[in-house]
Amino acid sequence: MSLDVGAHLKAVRQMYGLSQRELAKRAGVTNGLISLIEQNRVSPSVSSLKKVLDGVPMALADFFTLDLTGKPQVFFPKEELADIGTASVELRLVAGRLPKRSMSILHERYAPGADTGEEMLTHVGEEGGVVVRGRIEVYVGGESRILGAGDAYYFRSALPHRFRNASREDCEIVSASSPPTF
Amino acid sequence: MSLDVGAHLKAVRQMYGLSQRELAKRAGVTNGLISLIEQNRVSPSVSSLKKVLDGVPMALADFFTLDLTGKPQVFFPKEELADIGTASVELRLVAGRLPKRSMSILHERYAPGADTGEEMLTHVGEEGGVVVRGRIEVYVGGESRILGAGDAYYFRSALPHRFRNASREDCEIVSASSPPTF
DNA sequence: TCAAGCTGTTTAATATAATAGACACACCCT
DNA sequence: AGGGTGTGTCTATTATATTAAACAGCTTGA
Repeated sequence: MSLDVGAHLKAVRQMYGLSQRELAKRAGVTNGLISLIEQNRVSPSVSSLKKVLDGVPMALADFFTLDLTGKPQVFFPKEELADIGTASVELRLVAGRLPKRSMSILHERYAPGADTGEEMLTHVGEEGGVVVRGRIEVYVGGESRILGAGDAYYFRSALPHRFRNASREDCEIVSASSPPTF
Repeated sequence: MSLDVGAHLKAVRQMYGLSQRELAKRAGVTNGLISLIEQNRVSPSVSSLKKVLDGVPMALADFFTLDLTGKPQVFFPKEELADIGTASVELRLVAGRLPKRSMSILHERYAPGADTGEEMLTHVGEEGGVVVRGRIEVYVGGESRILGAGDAYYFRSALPHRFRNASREDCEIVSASSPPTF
């Protein structure tokens, strides 16, 4: 079980794209404290750790339950997509290894410069998709990747995420979310 | 989500039948600290809270995940046993409301003074049983009850437990455990 | 090149957690 | 009644967490 509270907090903070000062302001503590905690130079009281996590926000139970190791696969390069389609309809299965997939499909198109917003999205369920045309930058849980036509993504929607088309062309995505948010 | 660390720790400690001093000795802290924590007069650092929980032992994640409210029924008086037997074989169903029961049966007999030991038992799975003859004292999760013929018990084996025959007669129990530990 | 604004880190002062030990109460035993 | 052992609580001291503010490094723009 993870005793490295510092690294744990740092990972969580970066997952949400927050600086030490931003988090400190939201939590009502000083940035110095967060720095010291992340370096494991102090062991925070549970009251102050709770204040910090409230700024994320995240529950204490989730913080200690969260498993940083062995995070499930998020990005699926074109080569890793299994084709389960027919002659008339091509169906390339995304995240074929993951069980219990049940979702509703969307066809999205992002104009040049389009953005889901500076505030990261987080909601219940899972979502995934395939880039059909163009290029798009996908942020998920602190990582980002520029996906091109044929590439795909799949992740739990609780991870903070964001889509941004930084290219000069339109971008089309076939996406799915479960449970349906639209 | 429970912020009442003090009451939470007290409940856990009593579940394991430990005094403040016993727990303090095992954890390598002072009894005074545990007293102060349980009164919420201090907010322990996660390092010291971990030391305390190591003395139980219990993981930090479990401590914050543990739900004290709505604990499932443990004791089933004779009247609450559903008879699902036939004319030739009487089967009284224990914990009929609880789903997913799958276990192996044992027929136990406790001599006067017999005891499973001062150290509480804890293991994986679930266990339950019926007192067939005599009387026996059953400790489960900090509670204790003297059960007589016809009475029954059912609980998750992770809860610390102990059986003791404080009477002058033999005691027979029909018990079941899952997964089978013998 | 300088100022502004961001990043994370460090230090001295202060608030708080943790210790050691005493205290009060209850129970049991002779 | 007295002494022994258990319980949880409290107080003065020490150790540590937390703050406020300064520091150093990096990037952006005038």
